[in-house]
Amino acid sequence: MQTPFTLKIYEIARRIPKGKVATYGQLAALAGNARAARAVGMAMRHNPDVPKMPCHRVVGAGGALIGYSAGMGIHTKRKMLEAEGVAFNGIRVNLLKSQWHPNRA
DNA sequence: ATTATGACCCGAT
DNA sequence: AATCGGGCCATAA
Repeated sequence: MQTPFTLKIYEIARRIPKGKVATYGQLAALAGNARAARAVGMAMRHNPDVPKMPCHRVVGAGGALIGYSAGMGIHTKRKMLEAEGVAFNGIRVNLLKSQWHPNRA
C-alpha cells in the first residue's frame, strides 16, 4: 500500500493510452497539485506495479526525456516510446502530436 | 517530528 | 543545446 498521493499518480499514469505521453507536471496537476511534479517523479521511481505503470510514457516538461532507471535509462525509454508510435522531435517528444489529453480520452 | 533527497520546472547564462 | 541556480512538493531515512 502506498501513500494516497502516490496511488493517485498510479491511477492516472495507468490510464495513459499507448502512443501518448504525459508530463510530470501534467500528472501532478491531475493529481491535484500542479507543483508536485517532483513528487510524481518519486512515485515513479518507487514504482511497485510495473505492468500497470507505464512510467516510460511519462516525460519531462516540453517532452524532455527525463528519468527512467531501467535498462539504458533514457535510451531505453525513448526506444519504447518510439515503438509505441510516439512522435519524436530530435531530443524531445513531439508533445504537439503525442501529448496525452486526459479530457479527450 | 525533523532533515535530506529526487525520474521536476522555470528562467537566465 | 548545455549548464547554473532557485523554488515547490511529497517521500524516505
